[in-house]
Amino acid sequence: MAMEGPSLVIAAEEFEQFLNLKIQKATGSSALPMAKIKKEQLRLVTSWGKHFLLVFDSFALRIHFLMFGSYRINRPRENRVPKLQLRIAGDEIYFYSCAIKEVASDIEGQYDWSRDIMSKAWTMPKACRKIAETPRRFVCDVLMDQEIFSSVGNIMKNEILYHAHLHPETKVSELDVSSLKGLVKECRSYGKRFYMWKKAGLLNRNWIVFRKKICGVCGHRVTNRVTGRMERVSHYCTRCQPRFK
DNA sequence: TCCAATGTTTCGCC
DNA sequence: GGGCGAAACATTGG
Repeated sequence: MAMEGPSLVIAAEEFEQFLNLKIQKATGSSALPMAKIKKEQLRLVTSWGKHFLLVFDSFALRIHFLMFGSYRINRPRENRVPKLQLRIAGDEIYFYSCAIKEVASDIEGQYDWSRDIMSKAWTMPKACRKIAETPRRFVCDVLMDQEIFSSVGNIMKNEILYHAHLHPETKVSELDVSSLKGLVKECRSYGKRFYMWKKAGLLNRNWIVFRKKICGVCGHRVTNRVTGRMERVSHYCTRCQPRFK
């Protein structure tokens, strides 16, 4: 379901129809105070990075979709027990395979919104400064660091590195100021494109290297291998993304 | 049938 | 107590 940051922004928009409506029923396999949830009205739906936030008057629910999580509205999956199922105004919402936690309702104070590339509060200088603090790290690890680029997942990482023309195992110290700025800027702008493409159902066809056999731009064979300390797979084109600039 | 993979938390060891 | 790595969790498509 590709639940990286932009997908949660889309989900939050989809949930706007449920705002200020009462939860009529709350069930599911997750250990949550279902009786308490039932009495509440949904006051705010938003996201911070990969955290999907349902905010009620006296508490909030933080939903993380991890690798395989998904949600459905009025179309339950067959033979699947949802972690959480909510009935709101006759609609049924199902959350599957996700980690749900009760948190305080003052979510503004719980997150640094300037870190989320999908947030209005996101700032470029802050990201640049944070990256520069770890000169020995690989850019592939930096991009996946939720402390710096919350919202960015492995799909976005690979595509951002492509557009920034950077090899995944470029060290931060090897970046000059303009390529560092270019990388950070690309995160923000790719987030916006991801959002638009996903909404239009055009996400996969815009991937240039992620899970591709050949580079979508130059046709060169794509390299797929585990990179960085995080040991996540990177997909990259050695022709478009040479190791040194 | 098997295995990797859109990700994070928890546990145990130094 | 911090830092690190391994394991756990969970689902699906190739």
